Amino acid sequence: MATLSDVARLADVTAATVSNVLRNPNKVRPETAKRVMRAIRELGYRPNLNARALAEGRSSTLALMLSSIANPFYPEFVLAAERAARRSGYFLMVCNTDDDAEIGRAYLTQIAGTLAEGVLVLNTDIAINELCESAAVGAPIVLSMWEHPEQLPALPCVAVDFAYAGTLAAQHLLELGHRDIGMLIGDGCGGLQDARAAGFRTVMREAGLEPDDAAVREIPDTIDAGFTACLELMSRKPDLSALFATNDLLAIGALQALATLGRRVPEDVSVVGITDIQLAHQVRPSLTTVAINTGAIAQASIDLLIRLIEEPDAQHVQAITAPAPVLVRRQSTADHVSGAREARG
Amino acid sequence: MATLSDVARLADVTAATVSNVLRNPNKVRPETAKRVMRAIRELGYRPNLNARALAEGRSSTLALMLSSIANPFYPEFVLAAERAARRSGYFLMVCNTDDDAEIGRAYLTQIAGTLAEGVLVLNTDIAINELCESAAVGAPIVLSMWEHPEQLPALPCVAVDFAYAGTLAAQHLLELGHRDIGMLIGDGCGGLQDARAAGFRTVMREAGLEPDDAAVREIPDTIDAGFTACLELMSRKPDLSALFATNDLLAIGALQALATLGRRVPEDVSVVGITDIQLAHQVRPSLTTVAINTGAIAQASIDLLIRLIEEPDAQHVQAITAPAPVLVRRQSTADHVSGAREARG
DNA sequence: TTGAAAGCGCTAACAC
DNA sequence: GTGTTAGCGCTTTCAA
Repeated sequence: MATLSDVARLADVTAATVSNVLRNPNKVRPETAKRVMRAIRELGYRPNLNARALAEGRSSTLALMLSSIANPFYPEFVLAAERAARRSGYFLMVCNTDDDAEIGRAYLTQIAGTLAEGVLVLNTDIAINELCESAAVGAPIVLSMWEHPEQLPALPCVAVDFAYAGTLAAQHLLELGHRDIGMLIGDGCGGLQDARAAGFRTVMREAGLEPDDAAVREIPDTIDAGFTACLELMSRKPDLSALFATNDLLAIGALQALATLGRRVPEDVSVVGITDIQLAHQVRPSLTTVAINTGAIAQASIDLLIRLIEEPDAQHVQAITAPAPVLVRRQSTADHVSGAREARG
Repeated sequence: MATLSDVARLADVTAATVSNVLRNPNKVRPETAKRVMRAIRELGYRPNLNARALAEGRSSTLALMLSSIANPFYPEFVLAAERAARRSGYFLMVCNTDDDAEIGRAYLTQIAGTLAEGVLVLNTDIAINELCESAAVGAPIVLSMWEHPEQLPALPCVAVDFAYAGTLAAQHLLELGHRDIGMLIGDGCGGLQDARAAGFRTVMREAGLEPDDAAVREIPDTIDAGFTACLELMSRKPDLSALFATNDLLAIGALQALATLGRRVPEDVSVVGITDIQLAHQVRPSLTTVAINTGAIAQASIDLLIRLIEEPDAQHVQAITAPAPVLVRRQSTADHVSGAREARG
């Protein structure tokens, strides 16, 4: 690879001038610039970004830590995050911790503050206080997709009002006349999605409906787990007329299970999820869900991180709350039609 | 961030010694090492990887260029690629070109040879000869998931025998007694998936079946496109007893469409895809498909790239062929049961 | 076993 | 406008 001084030599100028041609073109005579550009092209010169980072004291790189990109939720987030980063002139390194806290720690200590100027953390197994320590010694850290707006972490974060999402799901099912509702509660590596469940339960209680623990399953956050749990739940409680899942993956698994069981959706059973991943509108019946607007969250998270990096002295907000979730009604929910058990309606 | 010399000062040694403690521990007296380690801990020192890269002349980073991580095929590839890279001591930068050749070019010229020591390219819109030019001036490039083993590019590549995959799909459907078979041919940004289609057609012809152009759709490589195309195809050619898709996404879209149409799978219509993405076993009915072993391909690709980087003078193989694809039989295919049109069987 | 010194490729004052 | 110089944080001979 050709270097700056190679170019300088060929163009018969000094390295500083070449650097200026690239970064402060107005500071150099057009004639000279032209000569330099020709040399650059001739040699196929590319600025060494490592050297530049070292000299400038900034790498223009951000890191995004997540448990496993194989979870269908993440790709959409990553895409939006990378766009946001790119728009602001940053690269984005995606770091899969592979559901292994050790790998996460290794990434953190290796790249935070050296390769990356800041890191965005999506639910991982690493404890908050570890993250704080890292942020103190190295680069700023932003927690994204924080599930508990009422209980903020000691780190800047982008919080999502998942309790409200659960609320919307509950209201929707109640309005449709459902009373016997099963729950699938996801357990990602960030912990149980209990804010979503709590929001749901609150609305149910306000409607005078006590939650039936036998109709609740706490399971890993995957389609397969949703499938299995739904199969089992419906055989145990065949009277359920609706299912609430804290996550679209679980809901989609449930959809598959109901099809397997010959229960029609939404005629026999309604299903509602949370998140609105791409798959939600691609399955049939398409999934009614509460959209959190993943793209907006990703962008807000990146923007917050960049602000932390570029204005380290400013008094910063500790938490941003993402736009309120919104119910997206599709094909998987419908009015409850009275069956044998509830002939009176 | 503390630097090497900060540590050196605190431990009352010189920077070289600190460096040795970290990289050649045997070269330094245990006693000194202990003192240095304490200073490192005390200051929360982390080696600046940019500086190290500059000094060593190697960044230990690989780049992976793909069109959009939102395509459900990629996450599995990325996960395996990152694991392989990590095992060999490399970081992996994932670069979404967002289906935009300009962004791809920008990434390539910016990071190849400077931030990244090599780049793995998955079907993008960038022309091969552009890639060659880049490889000539900068870092090695490996093409992964190459679809045409019989016609190799001027770049090292990992080829997948997709024609054979098509062959397997055709044989499977023929053995089940299917004769009227529709085709959904995907058109990713790397171009039409015609090797897969060609393999399929060859087997059909050998069986004396001439392909019916009216039963073929060339469409974008998405679930939605597969859905729409299948809807339209089945209304135009209701006698089709099976569908072959060059890609699982299309096949899954077709599955949804058939459900919508009230056509049972596999009783009325069989469906077979290619790739075996995760979703293939998560949908119901689960998808019969030809598995290409994405993980193995990703790993082989990374390994080849690393070999190219670390042994630049060696005489290198220009192409690796991935393990042969394998039929994975699931629920979406079954014997053809004679209908009205083919009462004789 | 440790230190001194040069250099990786670039940027940014500052001087000419 | 352009060149000179120093320095970013690290590794790596080579001496001591």
